[in-house]
Amino acid sequence: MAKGAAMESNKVRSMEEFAALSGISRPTVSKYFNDPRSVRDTTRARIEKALERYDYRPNIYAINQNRKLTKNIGIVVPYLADPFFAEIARVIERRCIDAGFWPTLFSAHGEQKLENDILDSLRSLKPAGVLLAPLGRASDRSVIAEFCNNVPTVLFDSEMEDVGVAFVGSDNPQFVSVITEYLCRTGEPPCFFEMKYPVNPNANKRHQAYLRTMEALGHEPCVVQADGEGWAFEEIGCKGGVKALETRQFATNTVLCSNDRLAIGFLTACYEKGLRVGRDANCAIRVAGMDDHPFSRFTCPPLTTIAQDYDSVSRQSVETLFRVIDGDTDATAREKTLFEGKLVMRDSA
Amino acid sequence: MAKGAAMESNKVRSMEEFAALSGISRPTVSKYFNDPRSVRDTTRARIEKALERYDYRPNIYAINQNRKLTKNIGIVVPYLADPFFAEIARVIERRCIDAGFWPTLFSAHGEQKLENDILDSLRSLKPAGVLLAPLGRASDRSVIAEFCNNVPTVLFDSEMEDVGVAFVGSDNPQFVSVITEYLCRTGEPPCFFEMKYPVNPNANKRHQAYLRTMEALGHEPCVVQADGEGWAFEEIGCKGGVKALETRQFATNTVLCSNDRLAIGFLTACYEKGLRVGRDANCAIRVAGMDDHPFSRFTCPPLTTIAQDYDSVSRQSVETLFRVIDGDTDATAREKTLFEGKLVMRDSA
DNA sequence: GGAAAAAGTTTTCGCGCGTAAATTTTTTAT
DNA sequence: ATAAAAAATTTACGCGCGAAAACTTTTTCC
Repeated sequence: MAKGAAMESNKVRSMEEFAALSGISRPTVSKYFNDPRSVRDTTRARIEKALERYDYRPNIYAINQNRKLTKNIGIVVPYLADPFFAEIARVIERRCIDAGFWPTLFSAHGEQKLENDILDSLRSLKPAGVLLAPLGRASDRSVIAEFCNNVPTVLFDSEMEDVGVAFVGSDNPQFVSVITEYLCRTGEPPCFFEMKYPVNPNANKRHQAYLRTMEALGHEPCVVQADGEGWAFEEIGCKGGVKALETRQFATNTVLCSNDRLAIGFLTACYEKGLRVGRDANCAIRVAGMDDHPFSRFTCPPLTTIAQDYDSVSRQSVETLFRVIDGDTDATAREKTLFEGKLVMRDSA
Repeated sequence: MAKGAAMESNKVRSMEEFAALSGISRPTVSKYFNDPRSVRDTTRARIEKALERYDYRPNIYAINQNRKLTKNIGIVVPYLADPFFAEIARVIERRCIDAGFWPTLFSAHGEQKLENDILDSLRSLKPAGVLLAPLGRASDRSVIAEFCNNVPTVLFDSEMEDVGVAFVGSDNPQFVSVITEYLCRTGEPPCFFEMKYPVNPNANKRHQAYLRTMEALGHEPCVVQADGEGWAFEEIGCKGGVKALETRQFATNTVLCSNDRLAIGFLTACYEKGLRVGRDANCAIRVAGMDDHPFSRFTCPPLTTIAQDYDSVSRQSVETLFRVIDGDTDATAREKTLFEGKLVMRDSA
């Protein structure tokens, strides 16, 4: 470590001490750490020169004790073992860091109690703001609403009407509309494969949109539901898929799955039943999903799907939160931003 | 919320105030929060009764300011978007919470700078201990070693000799030995498919073990390497797989992939090239992986692999750290625990 | 060059808690 | 019942910083 050579061995333990060593008064040093640009250039240079010589970092606990708001930002997702959330959390985290905040990542692991506990913990962290993707159906609405009354919170991915200062998510009906039209245009109209007890409201919106789109196109809808609860979507999609295939519940040779993880499980079911998936003439069934899950490119065959706009959702979520934190936002109106998805044509449909 | 009804509307802002309201002295209340069992039963009951009536929680910043060590525990993984790490982090996190600690999850997102920054931040959190899965090859060894000198750190998954108080991981040679023997016993001996520039030392150990096992069994080894760097293993496995298949680099009809994510990509490559994967007579190639990645059950065909003992690794990591924190450990010897994997026979090999 | 504005300094207070020492009260043991 | 031990209380100090007020120095501008 090149730094070690130049660094004094005695570590500085307080701002008082560091201020003396750098020849600047403590309040000015304090100002510097709150915002380096708030001090004169020459002063900043002297402080930063001292920082190179001495290994000093302000005590974050002492800092935050006297702040009403910290620079912390909470990021809460329902299930981090789902690569979709891992991916979006990654992007959001990065944006927060770049903006000078301290993001902390939490996962409710699919459990209501844990989600409540996380919000409880977050309160004592005095965060400047929170980005929250609720569990959905399993969430305790009153707990979340109460939390949002006290902490500026932007909801994302899973909508909860009138809760939080804003919502950022995807335009689920548009997703369904685009892919359903595509499937109808290129072959038999799709059946809709979904979980009987979906975890979040997006599933319901997709269900409704499927019915509307099919009606608009003049086709008879066919909904097939898989049993099972929780976040093991692939497992549910596989078992439910096998069952549905065996009992011939699909009216056509095309299956639109409510999301990619369910589709991944359903592809396994098709494999088990010896059904060749794809749009070629020698294939028995077409399968499509929604979300463009990180692994969807690598299924066999690769999954045709609707790509969520990860980047826009994460950027908009963070930017909205920052605007609220900075106070320049219309407090009366709750913002709601939905991003459209793009059709990703691969080999499965 | 039933709690809301009984709770007084005026929130208690300090321990001083809460102590007065509950009729107990502040130092005793302080003792209670540090360890509820350290006060008399009757006293504890009175405090807890007051806790039900008033909404008070100690200010964590004020608490931690005056502690040399906090109840925080840092969990650092190299890449959270890899479901393997998401899963193991989930289990570790849970164990820490159950033991009364405050785990905080960090991901280096595959970047050395971020890993260094995380360790830097962790220092100011004054954690009681850290569970660290290093990036591996991309890690800055000196930075990590220096960190481990100051903070009790248990390494897991990716070994870094002589760094940290202990290492917990998998017995990679055993993994390779078991699956290689299985493959040889049931068909042609396997070729070994790996990344040319693997991210962590496990890959090298597996490589060496493959050579040794093949030699012991009297077979000619055949190693095929895929180009590409970083954590997009599936992508690398797919592209490298297509290339290797086109140039006929595999000497036998059996491919052992260095890990499951690489195997998932390789399966996609096989699909693209029209190769039927499996152990049936009508299959062209057998493919196996290692780790038992959460998605390996749902590939087409489902992937034969060696299951990492997630549960044991996470439990042992956490228990070791707790022992070190409690001080009852032999400071002279660095512990090293390796867990064996179990063969998971599915349809791919 | 002079005055206003900006930046820096000095002084002082307080946050909410940990912690230690000395004292008092309660519990346990003899 | 009495002594000893354990628990609780009182008192007091300090942690490392934010923040405000009053003052001094430096910069900016005409």
